Amino acid sequence: MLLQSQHTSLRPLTTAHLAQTMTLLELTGEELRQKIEAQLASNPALELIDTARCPHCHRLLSGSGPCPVCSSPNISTGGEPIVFVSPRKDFSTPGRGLSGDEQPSEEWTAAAEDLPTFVLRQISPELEPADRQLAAHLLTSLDEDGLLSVPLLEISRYHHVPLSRVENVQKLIQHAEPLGVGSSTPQEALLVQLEVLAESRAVPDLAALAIKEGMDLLSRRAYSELGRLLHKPTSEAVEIAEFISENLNPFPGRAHWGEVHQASESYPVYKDADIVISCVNENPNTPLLIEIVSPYAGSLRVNPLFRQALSLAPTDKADQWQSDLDEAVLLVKCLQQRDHTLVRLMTRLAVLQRHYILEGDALIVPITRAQLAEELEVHESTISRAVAGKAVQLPNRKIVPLSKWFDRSLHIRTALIQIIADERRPLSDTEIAGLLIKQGYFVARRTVAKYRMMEGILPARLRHSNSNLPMR
DNA sequence: CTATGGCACGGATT
DNA sequence: AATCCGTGCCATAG
Repeated sequence: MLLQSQHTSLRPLTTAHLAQTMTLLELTGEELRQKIEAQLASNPALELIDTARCPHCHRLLSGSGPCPVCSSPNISTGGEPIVFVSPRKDFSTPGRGLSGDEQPSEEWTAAAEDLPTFVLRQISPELEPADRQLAAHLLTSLDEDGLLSVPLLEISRYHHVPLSRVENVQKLIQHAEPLGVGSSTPQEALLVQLEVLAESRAVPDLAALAIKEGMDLLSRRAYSELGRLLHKPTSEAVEIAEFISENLNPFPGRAHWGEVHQASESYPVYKDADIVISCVNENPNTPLLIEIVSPYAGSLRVNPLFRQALSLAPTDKADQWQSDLDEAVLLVKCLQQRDHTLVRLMTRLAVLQRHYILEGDALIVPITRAQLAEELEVHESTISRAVAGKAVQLPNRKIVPLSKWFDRSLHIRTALIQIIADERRPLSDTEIAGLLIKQGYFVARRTVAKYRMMEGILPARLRHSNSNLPMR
């Protein structure tokens, strides 16, 4: 890694270089985009050029070969993941609110219009001309999650119209794609989606109730408590929660969503993934496809014309030009290195965590940043920086923070959830600890209690009432 | 007496 | 150097 920087033909910039590489590493998509835009605007030595794209899937083609995804469906990379860097634009498909089902609303991606415009166009036929202003006001008040950021009452006052009229317009908006957009709360968005979904397909009866009454339980994943609320066994509560998480989206403006609780806690809110992992042809047996999402389209390089022109620079500008050039070279190098690091990191991770990626939390293998750093022969802090704040989109379209991949106890906690979901009678922490140890997870009773709490599961004695009902 | 949560310590991780 | 995490000990509730 370090060697790479040394064959720079330029003056020794290594310290600055290293410093900047680190900074770039920890930048997440949007921040990086801003940084690059700022540089592009201020530094004439930099230019953004188009690079070849696969005519089919629009991915950037690295090098000269054919597109790894569509041109060669039978990739033989010996099980190694395929990695490449592709521009962010190609992924943003915010229309995909409801996963799984139809209504892909390609229009959204095709036309690069923004969310308000997109929705307005859908509802305008049904919109009373008199309500256009209201609709416009509502739509411009959407936050990035597609939720309303101002109270309805405020809007009704502002326009001097009855609240009910505003509500009607909101209802119209909510039923446009992405479904639930313009709701005041995630809860409301879920309910709208559920209602619409129910028209075309069977939904669990209690899902609505669970959302209305047990939203906090859902987000805390307190499934047994939810079960009590619904007067159903925990297993059924889990099913309902799964249904909701699979089919509904509390943030309609976001393309996909990961863990429910993620949004409410102190994690940064991820607009979009920085890394996308998918399966070629949606087939889990093929190599994994890893895409490092770069926030700009095309590739960044030092403008060769500028370099040539340097020798012709007027003497008073020469210094300025030279430093612009240096800076540009540095930035490009650093970006390359950032990508390189991320690619190496993700490749290794994808190999190690293949089962986790494809089959879920239970199969994650605990790994520390330090171990990975050793394998990749980089400094621990490099890994830390690379991981910090990044989000990964898994093949099942969930977005999880990359840091979750380094969760030391995730697999044990999923085992614990499984045990509790399967229990016929509420088991005490001690008993659970015993079972876990039998499965090879050596944890103390005290630790079981901690994990339970992390997952929002109540203590045994409070799980009584319903869990001992017969389960199928 | 048993089950569980709080506090705090020490080692691992970042 | 700071933080996180698993665990032991102890108080408390049932």
